[in-house]
Amino acid sequence: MSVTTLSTTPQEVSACGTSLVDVLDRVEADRRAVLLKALADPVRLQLLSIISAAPGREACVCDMTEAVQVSQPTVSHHLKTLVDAGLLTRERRGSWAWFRLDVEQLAAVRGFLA
Amino acid sequence: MSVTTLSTTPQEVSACGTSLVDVLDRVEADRRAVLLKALADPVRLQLLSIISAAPGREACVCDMTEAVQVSQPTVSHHLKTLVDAGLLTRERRGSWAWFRLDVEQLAAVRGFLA
DNA sequence: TGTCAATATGGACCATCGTCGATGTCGGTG
DNA sequence: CACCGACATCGACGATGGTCCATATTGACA
Repeated sequence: MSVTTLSTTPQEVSACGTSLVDVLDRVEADRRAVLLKALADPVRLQLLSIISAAPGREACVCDMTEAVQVSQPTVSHHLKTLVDAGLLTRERRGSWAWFRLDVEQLAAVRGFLA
Repeated sequence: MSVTTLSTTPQEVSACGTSLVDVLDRVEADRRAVLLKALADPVRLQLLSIISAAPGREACVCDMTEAVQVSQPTVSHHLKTLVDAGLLTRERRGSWAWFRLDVEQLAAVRGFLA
């Protein structure tokens, strides 16, 4: 979380003598929290690890329902959460739905955690 | 989220022909989710940004209660969450409580998101 | 067109989370 | 010792989240 990633707000000096240079504004904080919330679930981390480790960084749902200890609707729900957050993209191929990792979005998360 | 950060599980071949090399095991996924949940809140991101931008990467509570639009008990609660997750350390100096960023823990998060 | 397999959606339930006001605790200072 | 300021804790409340079962939808294929 470097200084350069933070928005500029008026400089102040507090009661205990510290000078506050910068505060992350609420709008940007909300945006980042949405991404982190999408990542902050063990099942979703497992799903991401499957996709990330698969050739081409993509996998179909049938692979994932077998590898994770939750029901198929729950897997589908988690995948939707990740797609909504922009961390995955969905593509239909015949009967199967394939999910691909958005590496730029994930890099953005790493970026604002620096 | 590179392959090297994932635990090894038996190799399989799924219905749609993909070979599953690795799945992140549930215990490790839970550990990582705890860290990400601690980060996944806009107010906590603001608090971290204040601490991270402050000289010495530390700040006292009085600085933060002024910069964030929630009550003092809520700030205290969020700081406790971050300390419990190991992302911050607390230190008492006279009347004031100072919080310091644990840069290694944050780097660990960036690490398993690679 | 009818059926089946793969995936998505809806509704319900319980647990967890974010927030607040009130109050407790601790340290400094008169 | 008494008081005051800084911070933590408690208890409560509404909101959100993860999970399931049941069911709808979609696409392939006979």
